Amino acid sequence: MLDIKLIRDNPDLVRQAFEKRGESAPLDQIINLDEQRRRLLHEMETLRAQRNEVSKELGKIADKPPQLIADMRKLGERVTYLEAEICRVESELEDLLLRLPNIPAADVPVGKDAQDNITVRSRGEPAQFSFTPLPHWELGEKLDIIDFQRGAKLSGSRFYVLKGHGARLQRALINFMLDLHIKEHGYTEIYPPFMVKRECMVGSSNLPKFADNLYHDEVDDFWFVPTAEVPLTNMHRDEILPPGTLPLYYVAYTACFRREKMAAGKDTRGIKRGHQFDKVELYKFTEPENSDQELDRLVKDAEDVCGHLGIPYRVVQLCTGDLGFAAIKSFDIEMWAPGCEEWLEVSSCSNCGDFQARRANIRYRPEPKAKPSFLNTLNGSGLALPRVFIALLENYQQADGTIKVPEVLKPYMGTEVIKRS
RNA sequence: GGAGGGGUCGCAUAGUGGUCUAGUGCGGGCGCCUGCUAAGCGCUUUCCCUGGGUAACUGGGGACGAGGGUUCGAAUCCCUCCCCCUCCGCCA
Repeated sequence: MLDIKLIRDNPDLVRQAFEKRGESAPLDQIINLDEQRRRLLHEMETLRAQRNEVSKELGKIADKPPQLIADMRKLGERVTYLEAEICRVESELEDLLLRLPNIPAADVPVGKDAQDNITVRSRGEPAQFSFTPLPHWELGEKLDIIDFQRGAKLSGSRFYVLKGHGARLQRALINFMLDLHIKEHGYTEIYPPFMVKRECMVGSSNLPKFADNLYHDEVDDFWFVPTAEVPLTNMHRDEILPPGTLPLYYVAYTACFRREKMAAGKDTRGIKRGHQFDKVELYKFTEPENSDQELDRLVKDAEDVCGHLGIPYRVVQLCTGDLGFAAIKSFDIEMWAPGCEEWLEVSSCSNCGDFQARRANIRYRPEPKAKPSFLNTLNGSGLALPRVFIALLENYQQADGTIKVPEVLKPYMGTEVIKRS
């Protein structure tokens, strides 16, 4: 959420920022509601002050003047009316504010869509094959480690079952990534709930705007997490962190659930895009002045997974038009998959500034005695499992159809080669 | 799911309609005293909204788990919900 004071004082600055994103926003309506709100508030508070004073006097007198009580009753009615009006105006205002995206950082390249994103670096050479590399869905079926038919039998399209070495590989990747971030990058491991309350979704900015993408339990109003970013953001909701607490680095594994109302036919083959997938998520709470450099380090931490696995990848900076709703600046990491011949997005690392902190009311105290202020939040996949799974199968496939296990995964896999058992 | 108990300032507690501007103790901060330490003494201790001021600051309103209600006036009375504890039931 943006600071209403920023909109009030610099509407043009905000308008220009949204233009860079290719979005427009009802700023005039917002400013108008904000004025209404403050006008009503002023009247109500004046009346309340008056009532407080009179009530105090009444408390001291034994014989209450009936006329005065009648006056106060009338005043009370006006206050009740104003309260209702303020409540109405505020909820209208809040609903509009919650739907405004964040303002891109000044150094984000301006662009229209993904075409205008900028590749900032590439690492690793694409493997050379003496044969035609197969896509992972063929490898998975041949090796009997991915079962698409039974996935569909159990849960419908966009679900699959991992079996034998496939299931083991999934678990190996999760453990490897968690261990790497805990031991080498200084993150604290968190195991959060996979279902959260509505206000958590508002805090992370998945609600109200993106309700369509979420699974929701109507009976108890539980929301299934589309990413561990949601529970991690809300770890410190409504808290004031004492001086010296920041920065906080969290890493969490969760399953992720997304409705994905994609056009039929797109990304339907294989395990690239499902309704349920696994992800290891990196999350940081930082002081505002450090968040930019913390983003760079976050990207490096995520890249490190690619490096250890020995899979070629590139880092892409998103342009203003492709930036996510809450982000002020983002980098994607894409792994090369030689079978399906595609750059696969395995991570998206974002600095959200104080956007989520405002929504979730997460503050910190810079110094003892200092006033609390909003901290900055950053998130990034470290990494998303299915895509890494794909890249790994496709990059490490051998002429005989087996998969070589990368060095770092051997202790987790208990085997050097994935083959049909 | 059932029965009972509870949720008040960082922590612990008091407060059953106006004297609460939420008290007291502990912890924290500042000062005094002291050869030093301890003890003692004094002062101080939240957050949000809104107005005034460059600012230190200051006027007003609000917050006692959350939301409603009764009342001139609610921590206190009424209703709904949430969370925690104890016991019972059920269960991986």
